[in-house]
Amino acid sequence: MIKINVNNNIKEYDDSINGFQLIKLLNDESVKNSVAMKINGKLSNLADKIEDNCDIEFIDKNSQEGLEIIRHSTAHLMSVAIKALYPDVKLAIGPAIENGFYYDFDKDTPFSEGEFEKIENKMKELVKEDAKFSYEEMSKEDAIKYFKNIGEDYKVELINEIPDGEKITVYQLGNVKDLCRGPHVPSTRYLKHFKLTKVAGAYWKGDSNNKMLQRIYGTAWANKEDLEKYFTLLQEAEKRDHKKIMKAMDLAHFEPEYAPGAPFYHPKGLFIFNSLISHMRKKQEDAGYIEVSTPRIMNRCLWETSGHWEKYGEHNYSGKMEDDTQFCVKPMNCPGGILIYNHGMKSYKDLPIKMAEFGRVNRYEASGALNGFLRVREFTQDDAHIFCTPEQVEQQIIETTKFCLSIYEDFGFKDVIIKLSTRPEKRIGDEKIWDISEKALGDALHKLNLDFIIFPGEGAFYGPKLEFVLKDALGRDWQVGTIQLDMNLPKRFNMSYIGQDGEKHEPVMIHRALLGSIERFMGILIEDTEGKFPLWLNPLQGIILNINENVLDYCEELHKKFKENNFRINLDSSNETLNYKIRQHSLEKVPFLIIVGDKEKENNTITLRTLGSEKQISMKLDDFIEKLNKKVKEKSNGFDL
RNA sequence: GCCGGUAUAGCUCAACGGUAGAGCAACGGUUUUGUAAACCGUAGGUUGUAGGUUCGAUUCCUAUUACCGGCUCCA
Repeated sequence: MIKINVNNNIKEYDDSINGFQLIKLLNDESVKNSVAMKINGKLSNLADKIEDNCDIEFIDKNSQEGLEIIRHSTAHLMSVAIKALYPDVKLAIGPAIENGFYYDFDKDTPFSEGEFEKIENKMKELVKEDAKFSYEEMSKEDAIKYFKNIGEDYKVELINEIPDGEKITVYQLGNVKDLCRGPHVPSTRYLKHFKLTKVAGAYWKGDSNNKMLQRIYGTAWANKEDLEKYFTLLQEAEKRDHKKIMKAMDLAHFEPEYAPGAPFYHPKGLFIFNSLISHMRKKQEDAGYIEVSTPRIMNRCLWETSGHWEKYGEHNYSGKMEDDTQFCVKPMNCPGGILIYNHGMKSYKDLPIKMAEFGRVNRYEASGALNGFLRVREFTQDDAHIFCTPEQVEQQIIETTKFCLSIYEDFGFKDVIIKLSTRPEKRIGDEKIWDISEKALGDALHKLNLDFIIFPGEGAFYGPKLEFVLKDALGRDWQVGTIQLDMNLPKRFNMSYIGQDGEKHEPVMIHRALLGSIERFMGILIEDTEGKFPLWLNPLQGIILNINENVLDYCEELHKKFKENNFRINLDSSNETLNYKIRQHSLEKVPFLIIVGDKEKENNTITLRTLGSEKQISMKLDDFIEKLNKKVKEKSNGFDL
């Protein structure tokens, strides 16, 4: 007799039972769509036997865990199709990821997307056959022997990394056996809604020293509607691509032949760029920062001193003058700030010094790493260095983190992912100082009650860091802000302050950039707002459209008044139909279309059409100006008046 | 840097190996317009670059540069 607790509903059975049988016996709609189950919290296959008293939780195909199982199972399905079509291919790994899955294969000639149809058809065949997932347990030795024998070297390597004594499960689907922890869906008929999406190279174990494998990505869903919805969503996301919006709104462009990765700002783009800087400048001023500016080209020895030359030499723009001076275009602003700090004695009474610089830096990023405004070779940091005493560190980190999040909120970003990256393998500095620094960052986050994810080994070579991450339209992570503790530069640049004891002490240096790169932040902001920038940041707040030539004088009068009130509102007096003008300026994402015809001129009013709405609102000019002023002053999002 | 894809007019895209086309934008006219594209006309190209195959290359091949999607990287 076994007692099974399903959703607090205790059932008793005489004999052991598997998931399928249990579902049948329960005869309950809510478990009909299960793809797997949890036995006492442990994920298991539906075919697994339930032998003892336990809690059972069924995993619905639409739940997050259910989808992961479907996706991971679809990866297996793809691997079976691949093995059938290309028997010489070796299998690496095939996990579920957000929205889908991938599988890495070792194949002499790369896959191309043209082969997808063939692969998908093979997969569909297997779905029709309703092939079962089955598994067996093997000893480590037997597993190694088996996979060695069939030439699956990557599996052998993976098994070797499994601790001795641990159970090894080998799943079989069709005629392919694969090392896998499971669980899976019971059979392939659960895997109908998938599509292969792209092929890419990927290094074995994510290490660029290893062989590059062929990765095929796919997406998989519990039903047809969700699959279709996913592709619709992707299409929508493409419309928000900052590269497209930049073009449509005439913000900026690139000259790939002359300056790859370096933006050319057009007037409207520069306005946004400058506004972001003004905003930061004002906020930093209020927060007690001082602002400096340091040269963009300096002697290369500064970066040799800092240690960056050794680590990032080939990523620096540098050269030699006729007199043999070796210079470097700055890849970061730190040395400049340090030279200002070192200029003159500092007392403990001066600290903390919060020294900001909007510094334009150049880094020769790998060609394949460039990505519109999100990854560029020339960019501007809202950089600052906080020089403080060791006792001040925690307080400074807390303050800076709070400050950072408040900045994101100014732009309407509330979901910020915070990462704590700890000591990397290759690092400098005392282990004890690493301990203290990592703890300081973690403690600060705890005190602020913020959720964060720890990324072991991802810190900078000179110290741990907090990273603030926002997502682009396609859901990709981009680091914007960062707060880093530095235990390298103060020593290397011989920095000091005179303490209360009259002795020299080494200050602690905190690097921080909150928007990070103005360029990247702009890119993210464009994708987030779809180009509908809040009024305070919008380079063109409105445009006056005349319906006929008779009202031009009135339009010009309005235009002048807007100018006098410091609004960025233009007049489109071109000889075009109203329909045409409305379409053009709507596509340009101008917030307010101010329409003026005979009626308006006669009544001394304007008619408004707001971006994203078809409503027409008539009002007096002064009312509009008042409302607009309020919106701008409050820096509020949206265009509702 | 690595893997895959792409590169044609200012923009978005066509063109079986056989004289490179369309829409929009630009320019010149006509039109004076009431809420997402008025009408007519003109001009615009060494098909990213350099080689090769071919009687003939935008099309096939090689190299190269750039961009896009991944991987690696991101001080």
